[in-house]
Amino acid sequence: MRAALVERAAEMLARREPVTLRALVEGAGASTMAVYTHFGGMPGLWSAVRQEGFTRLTARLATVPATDDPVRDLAALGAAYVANALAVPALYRAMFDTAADLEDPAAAAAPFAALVACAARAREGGRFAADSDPEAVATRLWAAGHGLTMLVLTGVLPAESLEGHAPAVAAALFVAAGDDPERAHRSVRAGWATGTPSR
Amino acid sequence: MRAALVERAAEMLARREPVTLRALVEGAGASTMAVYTHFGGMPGLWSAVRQEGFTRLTARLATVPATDDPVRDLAALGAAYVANALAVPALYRAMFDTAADLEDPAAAAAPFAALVACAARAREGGRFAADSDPEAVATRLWAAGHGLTMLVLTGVLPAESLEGHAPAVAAALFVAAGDDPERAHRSVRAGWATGTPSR
DNA sequence: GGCTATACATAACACCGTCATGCAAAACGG
DNA sequence: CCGTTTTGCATGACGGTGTTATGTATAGCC
Repeated sequence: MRAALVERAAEMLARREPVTLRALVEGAGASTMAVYTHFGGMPGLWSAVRQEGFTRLTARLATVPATDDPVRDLAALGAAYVANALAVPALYRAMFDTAADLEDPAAAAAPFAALVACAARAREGGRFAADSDPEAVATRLWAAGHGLTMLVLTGVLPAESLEGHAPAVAAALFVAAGDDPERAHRSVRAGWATGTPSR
Repeated sequence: MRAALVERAAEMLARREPVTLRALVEGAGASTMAVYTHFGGMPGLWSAVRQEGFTRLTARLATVPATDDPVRDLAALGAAYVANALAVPALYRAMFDTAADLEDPAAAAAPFAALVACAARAREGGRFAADSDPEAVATRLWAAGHGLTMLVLTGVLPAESLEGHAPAVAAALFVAAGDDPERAHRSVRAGWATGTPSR
């Protein structure tokens, strides 16, 4: 029942239906108490839904293959991250509604950890400066991608601006981390195409 | 009455109280219908509140003086932008809840226009490349700042990360736009201190 | 087989946004 | 200056929301 409720909530989010307690349990053939026995209330349900969002994101990022070009891989991870957000926009927004009360905070940190590991590889491989901070690079890439994504999801920026700006910002950050500008742009172009689905 | 209601809603947001219709009108000595005559309902009230948020942001950015170093001014604008968001976090989040139904979209675009104008000055002054796109630079700076700010406001990142990452990202973007790395960092450092209030 | 504990249904509760109705005061036209 | 209209707001009710006290049936255990 637990999993069915979370899944149905995610479906309702994807279908842009308002996720209300009664509408949720009705379609699941349950009653309102099911949510309270399993999640302790709607906030608990939302925590589980956000957790599910991070789980799906982690799974999607895991499909990005690691090549011998870590900078390209960073761009590919960024593209996959953005693609996931665009695929399930309401779920993505719910994920970042608040950072509190996540059931498994470690699982939520997995996507970020993947970025950090990739940035560390770029440093060890000599692409980034020896004194560059992989965690800082990952944080900046993540924050920039998140901001761009959020502005698109809320309708402030048109969807096309993601294609145009995200790779440029990523390349700028990689150059700042020590990569050669020309190489950075090549790697980002290749990586972005890898992480972006079916075009 | 109109202005009083909007102001009170902003106060409640600042005080982290839930902005509910009845709690809103009670403190204002009005009845629920006041909101309906003036705003047509709660969504209309929220539109007005978001408009107020953009108005305050524009006013705050206007206090940033223009110097003969446009790159420094860009950083100062960014710092002021972030400072405003941290000063009224709930209002900032409400501003970007959705982009629809703003009463005066032009006023909401004013902060962005200030960034674009500054980036254009940097290009004319030779700091940015002659073929750089001021609107693109402004968009990328804005998106990165927005993402960093949102992650901090939602509690995903600690507040200190703003100080650490925002200037670094800004400098990276300016260098990508054509500025000299050393000069960019100097200007950003100076500008960030200018736009950050009282320290 | 009896006992306990867990999972769920029922139904009521307080609160939310909304709106039909009514009324008083301001604005207006003669 | 008085009657009419319009505007601004109070009252009260309605449906929908999350929550929870109460009852019940099913499963697991000794």
